[in-house]
Amino acid sequence: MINKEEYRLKIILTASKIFSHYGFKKTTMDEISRALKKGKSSIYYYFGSKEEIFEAVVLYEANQLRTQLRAAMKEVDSPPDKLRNYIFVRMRAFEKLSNYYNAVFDKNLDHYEFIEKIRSRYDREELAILRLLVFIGNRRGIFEVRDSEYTAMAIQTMLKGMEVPLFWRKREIDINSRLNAILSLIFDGINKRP
Amino acid sequence: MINKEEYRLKIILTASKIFSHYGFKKTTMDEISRALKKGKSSIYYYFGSKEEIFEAVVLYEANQLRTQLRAAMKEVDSPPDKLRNYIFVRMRAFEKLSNYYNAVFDKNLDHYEFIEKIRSRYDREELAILRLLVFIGNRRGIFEVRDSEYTAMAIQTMLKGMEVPLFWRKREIDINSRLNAILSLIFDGINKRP
DNA sequence: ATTACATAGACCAATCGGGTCGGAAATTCG
DNA sequence: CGAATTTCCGACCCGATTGGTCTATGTAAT
Repeated sequence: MINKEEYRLKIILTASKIFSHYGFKKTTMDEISRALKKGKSSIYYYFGSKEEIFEAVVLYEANQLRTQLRAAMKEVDSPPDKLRNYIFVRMRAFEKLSNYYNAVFDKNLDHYEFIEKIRSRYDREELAILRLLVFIGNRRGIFEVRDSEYTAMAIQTMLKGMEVPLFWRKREIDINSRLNAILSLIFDGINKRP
Repeated sequence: MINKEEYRLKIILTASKIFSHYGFKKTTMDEISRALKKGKSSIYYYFGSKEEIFEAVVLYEANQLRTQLRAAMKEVDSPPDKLRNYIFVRMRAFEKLSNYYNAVFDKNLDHYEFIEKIRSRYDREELAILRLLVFIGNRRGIFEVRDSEYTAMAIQTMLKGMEVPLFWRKREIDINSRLNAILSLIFDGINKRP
């Protein structure tokens, strides 16, 4: 509480829980302030609006995801393993984020751009990771692709494709099986064939 | 849809899902009707109010619970086992119901009586079951209690006591350990000592 | 055609909820 | 200590939301 920034984080952490449970719209500022044991107007001292809090929460979660991804990739060495881990963690984490997305898309398409704004930054980052991965795998003779850039983009497209049903339908089918299917597809199409 | 009663059930089932997720207050009639793919006003043809739906849902869940309890008790024969199963199932089921309770107590104590009204009916029923259980155990020489009635009431009080933290704090500590503690307490206080 | 059932769109009144404002505490500084 | 600054909040505003109504329309049965 000493530091203003610290308290912002506390708000983010608290709001995150409520948002992930009730979604953006159904979460009230009153609830957040109640959970913080502060007056509602006090929160406006730290954040300009409810949306600003939401944005900070999503940003925070995204950073968390990045950290997890880095760790998961460091865990293994070979490019295929790295890719596998990457996709796994990414999908798992997205289950959580999907709550927020769900909330935003709750009959309120207005916020689409706002989410997209946050995402585009991470899309670029992700693309770089994938590109490097493919490139290295290629150089090591494990993969065999003509253009790392476009292959990375293709993989990313697939990944994005996997997200969609996550926030339209709730766990329609087992995620694992989809995951493995995607993985085997990527690898079978990417692995050097003897 | 042929039968009016059937459609009421469909509404109950649908509303149940939404209520259990968002709670009473945060669930809107619009949502329910949207989930049913019907106009909002159509629902009022089957139910008089949102509260009436909620009441029906809670009633329905309570009946489900009763069925589960019967089954669990039929599973075993000895009174201690029956009691153990009874408490186990009851607590487990209450985790689900707690959502509703949570919702109602959400800074809106007005509805307390309404919930209590539904519960009192089941309280009496529960008491009868417990009384019989204690009585039989007693007669078989497994338990040793003076008054079945009051012992049953005491057990029921304990059970109620276990519910409270369920909807004040979310799973504050592991439920199982509390459960076992309660069970061992009841038995050690009730079992015939040699 | 008439009746009874079933549905929904438009509408209403009340409440809700995000956000503001002025000022009170609390804390820091001089 | 007092003044300045930071932090907090009760009360209020006002547009949006929402539970609920009313009337009109469709439709199946008699």
